[in-house]
Amino acid sequence: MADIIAKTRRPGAPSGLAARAGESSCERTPTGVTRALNDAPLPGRAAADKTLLRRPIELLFFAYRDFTGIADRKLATIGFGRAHHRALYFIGRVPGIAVGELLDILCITKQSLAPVLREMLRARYIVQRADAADRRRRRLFLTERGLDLERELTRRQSRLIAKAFAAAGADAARGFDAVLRGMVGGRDRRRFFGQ
Amino acid sequence: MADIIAKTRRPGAPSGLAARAGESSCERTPTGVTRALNDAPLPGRAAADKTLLRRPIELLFFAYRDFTGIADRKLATIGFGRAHHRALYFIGRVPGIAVGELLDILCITKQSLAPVLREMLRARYIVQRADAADRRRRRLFLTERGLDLERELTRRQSRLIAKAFAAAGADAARGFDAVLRGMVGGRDRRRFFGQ
DNA sequence: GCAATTATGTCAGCCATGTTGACGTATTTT
DNA sequence: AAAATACGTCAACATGGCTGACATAATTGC
Repeated sequence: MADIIAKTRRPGAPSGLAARAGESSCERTPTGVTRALNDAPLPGRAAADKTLLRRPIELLFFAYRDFTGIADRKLATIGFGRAHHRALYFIGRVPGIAVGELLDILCITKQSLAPVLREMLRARYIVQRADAADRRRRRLFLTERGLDLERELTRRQSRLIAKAFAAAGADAARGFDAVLRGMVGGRDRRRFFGQ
Repeated sequence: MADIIAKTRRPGAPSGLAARAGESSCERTPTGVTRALNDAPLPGRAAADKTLLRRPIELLFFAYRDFTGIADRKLATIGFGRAHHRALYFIGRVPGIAVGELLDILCITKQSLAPVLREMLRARYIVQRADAADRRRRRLFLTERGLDLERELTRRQSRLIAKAFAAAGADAARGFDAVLRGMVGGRDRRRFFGQ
């Protein structure tokens, strides 16, 4: 499960309006998976397996899938994908961010980012302005339109998290924060989450 | 950020041994992103923005990236990707799972799964056996080899989570569980996490 | 002031992982 | 015997990554 929890998009499936609020919507047959799952002995050598944190691993997988799916469905309506969302989000988060800085946050190549920026520039979700001091650098900003989209997407994901926070309580929310923070590598933790 | 937090693989980059334990490893220039980030005013209309849960959204994005990256690096050494990991994981989790049931959990098409199963069958990580009662159904099992790989991957991800749990405390770990559980859609929650 | 470096963009080709649609085949159900 | 189910496969296509090579403008360093 590098991937357990990873998964890219599912372009076709929940594009339009499919999927009951927040769910994956890919039922096939009402076969006995559920039963099988609950009865399933953990794989192999029981002793060694006990230290494996399968429950949190699976929770991350499914929670992340639903978390991204909720924005993916909106993005699909305008022909954008996750790559657009990531760029849009961080341009909103760091107004005036330079292209190179954005690449550094996203950890992708400029060749991957290029078409994404190009489409969002063309569709007027973002604008570029040369840096006053160093005119080689292109600073990126959201337009009104971009701001609206970014906030709509962030709002959807916020609602899902807020619902979970409300159900689990404030203490749980703090625990959620602390654990995730501990999972983030030093560099990103330092620059995004302090200490 | 459907995607904030999504991101597929980065085949090239941290494939072999690159990346300092658990980190993303894609530094470019020591530009002022960090400063920019901390100083950045939240985007637009401050009032409306207050209800947006940007911190947990970003935590999920970066934590998930590191969580998957830790297994991706191992997978890359044998030419497998996340798709292989997902299938491998759930075949291990539900020994004897039928192909259709696996599709139902993964939410992908059989055409997407086919090459993944084929490669893992050929390389002897999994085996198929016809169901005794209904010989149309192909039940899938891990081989010794597959069990070893699955456990190595799960161990890596478990260690990352265990480290975060240890640092955050048992209460935080429970909160983490409760919040993620609240984020998982009803169907998957029911069949994987009870109630 | 000229050379080197930096920031960005672009073209071309490749790979992994998804999608659809159409069809084939064995097996079970009706 | 016919219909439905479970699975497999072929073909075409999209997304979003990657690499390498090269171009251009602006800044920095000697």
